[in-house]
Amino acid sequence: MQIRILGDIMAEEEIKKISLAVIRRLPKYHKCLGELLRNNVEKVSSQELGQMLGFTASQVRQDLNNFGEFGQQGYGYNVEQLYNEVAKILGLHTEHKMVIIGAGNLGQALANYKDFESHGFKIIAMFDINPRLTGLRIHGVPVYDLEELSYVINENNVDIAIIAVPKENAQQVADVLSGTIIKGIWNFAPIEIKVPPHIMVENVHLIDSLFTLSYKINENKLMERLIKQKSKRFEVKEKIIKKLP
Amino acid sequence: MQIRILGDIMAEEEIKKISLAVIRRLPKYHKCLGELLRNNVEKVSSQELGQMLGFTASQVRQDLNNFGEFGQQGYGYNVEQLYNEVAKILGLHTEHKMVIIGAGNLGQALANYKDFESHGFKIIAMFDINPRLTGLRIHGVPVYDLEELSYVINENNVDIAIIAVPKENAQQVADVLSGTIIKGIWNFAPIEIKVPPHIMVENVHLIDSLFTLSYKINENKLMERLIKQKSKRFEVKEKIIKKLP
DNA sequence: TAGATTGTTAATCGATTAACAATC
DNA sequence: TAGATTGTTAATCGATTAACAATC
Repeated sequence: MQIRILGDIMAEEEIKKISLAVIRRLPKYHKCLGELLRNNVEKVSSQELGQMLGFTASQVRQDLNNFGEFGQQGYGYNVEQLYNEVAKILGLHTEHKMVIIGAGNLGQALANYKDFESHGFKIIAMFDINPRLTGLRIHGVPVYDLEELSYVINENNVDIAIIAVPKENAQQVADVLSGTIIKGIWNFAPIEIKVPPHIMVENVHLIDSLFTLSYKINENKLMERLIKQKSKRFEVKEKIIKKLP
Repeated sequence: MQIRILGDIMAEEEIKKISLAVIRRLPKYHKCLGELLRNNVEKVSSQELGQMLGFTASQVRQDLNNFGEFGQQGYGYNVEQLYNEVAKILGLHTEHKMVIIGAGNLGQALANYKDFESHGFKIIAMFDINPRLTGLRIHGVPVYDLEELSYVINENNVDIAIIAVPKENAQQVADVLSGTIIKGIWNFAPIEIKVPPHIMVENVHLIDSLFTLSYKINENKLMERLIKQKSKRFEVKEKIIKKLP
């Protein structure tokens, strides 16, 4: 009986969701391990791996232990094994078929990105409403009319759709995608699209990223001004306090 | 004397750095306030603003109070005023001149992004080593030989450089940029570039983003497997425990 | 075996949320 | 004035770091 209860507790504990912070570090591990592997490095300690990535050894061990026990006391981690485990965690063990909606500059640029295919993400089609584009092949990828989106996705077991249309049309496209077998949307339109909960969304909001850079550039000046302002306010308060008793 | 000490303490407190989490929310506030402004909404409460963005009212107030006291008790925030304040915080009150290094598909796509210019980020030049591109104008932006990079930046008061070259050449470009008056680098190459500390860097690592999406798609299956694994391990431990006294 | 390094628990740190006095 | 909502302090929650027993 005691054991049943313990089991239930464990199951509950296990279901605790992995935090996005951890997830976003996984690609870094994957890349670093890939480089070590290519350099024929056989083993790596949490200490070393952390050093290369700017993480603490503790964090590396905590991160990895969310997914299993991949290391060996007194030895460290086998690079090849860990690389494969991380790849599996990231879902890179299966091929992914992708389509791009929007064959404009961004869509074309993405269609030409060699890195995707080399990691098992294959772009099989693009879609556009512009009749001057449909029928063409861009970087080897056929461009279809948007009308055919659902059909092509469902026929070809496409699991990822890339939204590269203007923000005005993004939700419309998302709605069509919601009726297909798609599992994830990589959204480059600067809006928050609404989709059913079984479809995962990852946003690339470039303008947000640029604004963040702008903030960083501006930060020093901003803080100087802020301190001046606050100390002025502080002086005023001082005066008020002095006038009391 | 008492007051001097208090002042010092305050100054110290103020210098505490704003966390990246806060900074990355600022563009969201900016966008939302911009929409409200366009809809002629005059005032907004932290409650309402939070609701629209999926933040708590508390978080909205905490975030904004990092930078000043923009609201009014019993009223809320004036939309126009707050919009302008957030814009100032993000450094959008001054024009930014940008150059793109790498006139390939990505560089061209970025050169054609209307959103940048409409927010005060003006792309004045592109650079490439390909002699078939240099001398051309792409989406109205002149393409120069990479040799001229430093000169053009320094002559035109360019403050942001966009790296859109293959990863093999990214550090080289970053090194050249480090010798110019540039203040920030928006890096699209999938490596961590090294630059002097006065130059701010914002990375857009697309492959990391795609891998994160892949993880999300894969997560459910992954967790199921994980729970099975762990409960199996747990059963083994149970047996061992049972064998003891 | 001794040394190394893991997996994991405990302590610390930081960010988010709640509460409430101040005040418009 | 009464009601509303801020700015800010305190409580909570979650993520990171430290510590250490387990074990290769």
